[in-house]
Amino acid sequence: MNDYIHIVKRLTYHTMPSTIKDVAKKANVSIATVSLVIHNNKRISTETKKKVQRAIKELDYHPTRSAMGLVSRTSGNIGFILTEDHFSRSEPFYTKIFLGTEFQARENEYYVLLTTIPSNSCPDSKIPRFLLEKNVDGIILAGKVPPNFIEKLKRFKIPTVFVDYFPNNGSYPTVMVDNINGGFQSTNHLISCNHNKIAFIAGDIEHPSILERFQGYKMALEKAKIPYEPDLAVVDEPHPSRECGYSAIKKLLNKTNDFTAIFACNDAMALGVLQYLKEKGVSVPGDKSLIGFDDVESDLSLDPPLTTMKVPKVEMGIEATKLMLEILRKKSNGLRKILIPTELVVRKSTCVYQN
Amino acid sequence: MNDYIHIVKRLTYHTMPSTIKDVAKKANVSIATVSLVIHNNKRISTETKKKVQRAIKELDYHPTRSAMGLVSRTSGNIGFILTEDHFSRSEPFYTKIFLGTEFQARENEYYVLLTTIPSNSCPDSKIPRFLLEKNVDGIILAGKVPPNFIEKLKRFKIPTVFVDYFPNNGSYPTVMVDNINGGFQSTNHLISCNHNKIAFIAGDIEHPSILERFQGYKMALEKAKIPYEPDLAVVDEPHPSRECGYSAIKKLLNKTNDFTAIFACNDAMALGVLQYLKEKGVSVPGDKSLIGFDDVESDLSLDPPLTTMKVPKVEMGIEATKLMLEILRKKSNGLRKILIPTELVVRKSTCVYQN
DNA sequence: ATTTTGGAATTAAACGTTTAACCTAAATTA
DNA sequence: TAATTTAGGTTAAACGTTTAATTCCAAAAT
Repeated sequence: MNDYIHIVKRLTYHTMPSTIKDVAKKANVSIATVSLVIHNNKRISTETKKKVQRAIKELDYHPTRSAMGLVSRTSGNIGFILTEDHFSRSEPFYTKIFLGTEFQARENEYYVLLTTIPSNSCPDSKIPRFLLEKNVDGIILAGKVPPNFIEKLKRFKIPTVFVDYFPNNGSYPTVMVDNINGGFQSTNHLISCNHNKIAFIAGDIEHPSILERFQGYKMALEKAKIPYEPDLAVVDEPHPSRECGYSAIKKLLNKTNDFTAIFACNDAMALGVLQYLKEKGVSVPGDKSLIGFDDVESDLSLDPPLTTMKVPKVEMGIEATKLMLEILRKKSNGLRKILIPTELVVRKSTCVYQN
Repeated sequence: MNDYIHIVKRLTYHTMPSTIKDVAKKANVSIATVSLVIHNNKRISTETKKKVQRAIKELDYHPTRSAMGLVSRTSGNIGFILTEDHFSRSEPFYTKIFLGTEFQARENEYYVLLTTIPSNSCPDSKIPRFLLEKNVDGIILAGKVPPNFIEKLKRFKIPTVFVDYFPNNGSYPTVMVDNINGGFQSTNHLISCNHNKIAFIAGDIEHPSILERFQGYKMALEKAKIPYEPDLAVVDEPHPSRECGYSAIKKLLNKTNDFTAIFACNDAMALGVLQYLKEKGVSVPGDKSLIGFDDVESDLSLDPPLTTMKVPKVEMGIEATKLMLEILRKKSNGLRKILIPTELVVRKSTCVYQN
């Protein structure tokens, strides 16, 4: 009978994941010592350290997250929050950002918990569960979030980083696309291809990012001493979508044909532009050069493949997480705004203008 | 002095997140009672229940995840694992599956932790940290994973669900695409468009999913009493990629032009096919109808937009998670294989054949 | 010879829950 | 009436860590 119990115990012992107690017993030290070794506290002599480390290895011991979390009041997680409609409307974009944070976090022993919140600032907007349960050490807010949500967040006093958006009251650690320079470079590319009648097409011109691209466009013109012609800028479309791109170029062509290149404020609009031009038998880049902005999935499978300004989405996630890590590790308060440079990707929709 | 302390205490009290003790004190019951109320144990009278619930609300109390986790030995998390190169090569595909699991998990009060593992079955492949730290209650394996990794996983005795792949030894809860039926339906669509000379183009024909689509193709032919012509099936390309699609159709056309429709085993290959046909001035769908498989991002921006069999990726993630929840909630052992039906999406690359 | 110092490890409390075991008084049963 | 059950709680241990406070002991300083 005693033997039986003994065997059962041994089996259990070998099969169950081991705890710090097991290690302590095996190494003939207290559990405190084991803990100190794990966090390589210098108060431990080299030989006990060795002893403990051997026991840890032999038992294949790993501290349990909940136990660590309970006493150290950290979760080892970072929360990633975006609104429902950013998620559904611009899924590929924000997914890439998410993947960036995910990657960088994992590299640094953190996991990322994703959640969405309602977009309309309804007053009953729930606080994400991971915050209430103290299951994240910091949060990254991606894209525009309702101001009242940000307000509610304050009472949690939790490290917060914004990416691709930031509230205009208060100052926060932030990662943004360098849209101005991106717009500048896009336009410059066209100018360097000998174009000097360049149209600009945008939707939702109120949106900071779009406005900045517009600004970059004007700056490039100015620098090249090309007069800015308001007639060549169609900025009254409601959304930066394919459909609006289609109707924008339609409007433009009905007014004037006196331009040789088009800068669409994003790829979606460029797609619409391309479609209309094709329908009208206007050759791209033969008759009109076309450049987009974002570099989304489908740019390569277009005919012609779209020249565009690549927005390094994954990079943005990575940078946001770096900022977060800085704060979590108390290296700094992270209070700065990082501008991620865009990158010109020349494909087949732009070419040198021969006049 | 006492007053001062009193004030400090009150402030602290109001500012710190409250614990179960605070609730107990406020409601004049033991903490056990509070816990029982939370899990609405029937041994608690309606009035104490009310009392406690009021206190909970007033203090805005929420149980702390780590504490719950420590004692209940659950984490409230589900692990999502895929190999590094699935992640980089087929990112949009697996990302969608991930988003599906994420969504379904969140709906059910779980969070998903994502991680990748090396693809080559290198013997030193690390066990993901979330497993060692007991930070997940179950894991979902997406796409092909190294057999030796699966072997290593066994000792954790953790609920496991496979999605878009399953090992052929042993039986597991699994979610797969119904590729056979998908291949059948694709081919059928072409047949119902009056085609009876239908080419099949594939890469990596050893891959179970591809093979099944091929099988579906043959079944449809057989059912329609169209003889299967091996010459019309190009299945020796190494990868189901755009480049291989290009070279496959090239090879085929050098052999024969006696077909009016093409079933490409996936959209990537269809893209290559389309590109080659365009270059050769073959009209799609005028001269050749073309159908793909997967329904990826770019299908819509193609010219013509690609008719394809949609693989409901998000659905797959959702189903995998449902299976997982079933197991975690001990409703069943989840031991079954779920086949997700594909869905025909007719766009512009196929049309009725007039002979 | 006595006190100090410092190195190395231990003790024990604490983190915030859950839950088995227990208690008490009232209600039911024999 | 006495014994038993039931309803409605409470007590206390346990989960697996971290860490402040403490102890112990030998070496150094007085």
